[in-house]
Amino acid sequence: MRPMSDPAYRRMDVDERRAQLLERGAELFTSHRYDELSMSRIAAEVGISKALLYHYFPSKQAFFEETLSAWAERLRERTEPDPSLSPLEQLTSSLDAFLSLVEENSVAYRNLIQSATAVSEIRELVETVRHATARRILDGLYPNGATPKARIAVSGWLWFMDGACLAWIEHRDLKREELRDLLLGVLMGALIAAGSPPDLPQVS
Amino acid sequence: MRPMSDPAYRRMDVDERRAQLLERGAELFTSHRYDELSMSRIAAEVGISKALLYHYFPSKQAFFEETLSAWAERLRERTEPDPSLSPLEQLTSSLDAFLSLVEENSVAYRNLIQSATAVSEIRELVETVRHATARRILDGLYPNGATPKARIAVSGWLWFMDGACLAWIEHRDLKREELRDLLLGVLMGALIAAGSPPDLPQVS
DNA sequence: AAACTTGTCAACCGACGGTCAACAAGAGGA
DNA sequence: TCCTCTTGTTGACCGTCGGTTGACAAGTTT
Repeated sequence: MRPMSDPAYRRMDVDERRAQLLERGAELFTSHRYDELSMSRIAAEVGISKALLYHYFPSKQAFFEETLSAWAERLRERTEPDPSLSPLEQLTSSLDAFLSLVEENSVAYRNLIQSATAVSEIRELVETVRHATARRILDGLYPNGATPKARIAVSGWLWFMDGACLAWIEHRDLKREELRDLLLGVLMGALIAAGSPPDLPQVS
Repeated sequence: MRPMSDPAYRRMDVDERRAQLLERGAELFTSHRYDELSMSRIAAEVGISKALLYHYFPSKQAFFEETLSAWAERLRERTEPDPSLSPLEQLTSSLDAFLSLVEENSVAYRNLIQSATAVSEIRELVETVRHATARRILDGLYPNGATPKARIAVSGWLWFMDGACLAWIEHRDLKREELRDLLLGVLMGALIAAGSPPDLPQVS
């Protein structure tokens, strides 16, 4: 059937294979939406069988998450606030870091966000991140606790940010600093409208 | 096999059947998410075969859209602005109407929004609505044209509104008027932050 | 070279959205 | 009463999806 010198498949070390799958997976998931990629197609793209993919990862969702963990880690460390700064400065620099990351990887960002919002399992994950971010912001601005209005204002603002970022990378008719200032202004405006202006040095 | 007095199925008039499907479809789609409902299950729930469902509607998406068109129409007419009012008053009353509709049908609203973000076909539909709404608002506030920043501010604000509404109907710790004022304040804040405060009578 | 571990795959499963030829319910004419 | 014809209706099917399984084969050990 098959010449002996041409084995049916190439055997790889587990770690090596795993690394290969994660790397190719990251490429694929950042250039295509989650629901555009079937496990069969990913497997075919890598040159293995679908069953082998499932041997290394328990589900498509788990593969997606592991594939993105490096990316998520990069995001987390770049937006980690410097505790020596004031809350407002922390927010500004985190926001700046976030926006520049988005700007550098806009295609990947859009695909990730759309993948993330496109699948219900992933949506819960995003919801969790949003929740944690909201808490980080609220804790930073209101160490003594926030009102319900302020909470709604902040979580609404996070949606605003997603929408604005998507519009931004689509039209690209705004500089990053302008968008950052717009976002900051909106957050402040939202908190003022919520009747809970944060205790901050004046924003001139 | 089967007694003659017990026909295999009941034959219905086309319009009657269609109306039945739309009615039951509206019930199902407002009480479950889009991706939770398979066409087979809908058919079984109504008591017909899946093929018959496809005889009346060309696709699941089309069925979903037609099913919701009555709802969408209700929304449209209730938020139709009264042209005799000032732009700000138009916005206020439309917003009030929208929020009360959401309040009355909170489960349906949540399912719709979640369906909308969960399914790409539906997301495009919602995107279209958002776009149209943004244009309506921008045309009302800036008859002579709006800046890119103002456009981003408004479309971001629409995301804010959805996020805030979801948080609102989840926690219900805010009165509708409070949320309405918060939303209005945020919109104004966003437009001011965008450097394009609308030409309106002063908001005291 | 035989035994053993384990990386790998073809074949399969149930469920999905969607299609199609063919059956049968029921109205009209004889 | 029977026959016919229209058309509402269906069971069986397709390709693809995410996910599973039993068995083969590559590589290692003795």
